[in-house]
Amino acid sequence: MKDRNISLAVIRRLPKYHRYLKELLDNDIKRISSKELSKIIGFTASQIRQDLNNFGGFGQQGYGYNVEDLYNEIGKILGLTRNYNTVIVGAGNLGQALANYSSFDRLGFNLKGMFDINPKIIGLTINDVKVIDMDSFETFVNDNNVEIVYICTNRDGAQDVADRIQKTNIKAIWNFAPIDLKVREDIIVENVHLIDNLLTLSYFLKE
Amino acid sequence: MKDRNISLAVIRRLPKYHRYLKELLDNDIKRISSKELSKIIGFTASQIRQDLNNFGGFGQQGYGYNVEDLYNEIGKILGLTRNYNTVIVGAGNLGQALANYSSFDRLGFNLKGMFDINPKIIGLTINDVKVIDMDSFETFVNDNNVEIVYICTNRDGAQDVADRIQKTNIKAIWNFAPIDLKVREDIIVENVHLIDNLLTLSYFLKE
DNA sequence: TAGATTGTTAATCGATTAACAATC
DNA sequence: TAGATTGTTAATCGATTAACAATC
Repeated sequence: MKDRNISLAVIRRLPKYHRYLKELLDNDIKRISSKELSKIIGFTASQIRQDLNNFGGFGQQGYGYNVEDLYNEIGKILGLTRNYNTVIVGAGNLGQALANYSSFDRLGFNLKGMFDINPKIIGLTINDVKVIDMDSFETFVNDNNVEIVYICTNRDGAQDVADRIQKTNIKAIWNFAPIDLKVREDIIVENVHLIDNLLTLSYFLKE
Repeated sequence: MKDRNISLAVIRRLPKYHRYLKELLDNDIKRISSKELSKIIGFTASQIRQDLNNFGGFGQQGYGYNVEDLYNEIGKILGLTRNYNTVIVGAGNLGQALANYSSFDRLGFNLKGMFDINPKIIGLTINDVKVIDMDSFETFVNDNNVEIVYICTNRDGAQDVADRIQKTNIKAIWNFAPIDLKVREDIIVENVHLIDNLLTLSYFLKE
């Protein structure tokens, strides 16, 4: 697995491969060619072969790809061979929604705690996970080997959380606040900017 | 505004311009050059000028861009000069979270109703919006000139909703289910594939 | 006017597609 | 073996960056 200098465009396609291969697997399909996969996933066969060959030769000439093997390989590339401890900061509606997503847990993202500053929310239990006072954030995440924080605060609280994260062993942030966080280079940030997404939709809608 | 053949890459940057210009506006900054904007937004000055010139010459040589004008122009391009009626299908945690987002309403996306098939949820009122039985979906959306549906069902229900949408006057779908919907060409679909996003994060985290 | 900065053309860079030899 | 399909190189296409004349 010679993954280096892989472009972001390729990486962002990987979860989609993973999703479609899972579906093929569930339908008991044993093998697939880049041409057949192209038809269902919507990438060109050429692109599929190029993408996969960034990580190794997973196919076999004249045969195609073994669905199960390829699914597992892509899972490995995506880091799904181990578990990750996570916490949510901001136990409002969105935080609670994420806490209830069972698919994250199934993929190995294990929610260890939720944090808030609102006394009315602190102490609640959501999907078996306690909402804790933000005061104990730093000790909790370090004691529990938490690697990923989902930031579900509002815009104004998000950078404060990011600042506190930088004093802990947290390695990655999944940010849902509508702001671009300023953090150290070595902290990974993935943004879900809902409003940006909605505005892209309205761009196309505005005939 | 000669917008045609604009690449998706450009369009997806527009909401970010909109967001940063709003911030400048809030800070009473009257004008900005592509060079200064480059520093705060992180795109090159050259790219900023190229992007904006896809839609018209909004700047002035020797001066830069008027922040307020540019903000308004980008708002226009993004379709923010009118309101859109919306509904949510799937009034679970995520649906409720979206219903409580005030920023969508502020931008002109007005939530008119929420739908579910669960009798325990039907009849609830969330942020002043009623949860209605999915049985009345088609009549409701047509009677209320609804243009956008947020799909917040699980994976399995999403395509069924999409199929029913195609028999109404709905023009766009904001899809949160982890599936690529099959719909007519003229229906606009924007996906928020949370799991894809999380897996991109774990790709980088898996050292 | 001189300085600054745009709008726009040209150059470069990167990503996608096409082609085909290798080989199962 | 013949047919199919990969892995990979080459060609094309598109997006980003650089450069600079136009002009405020």
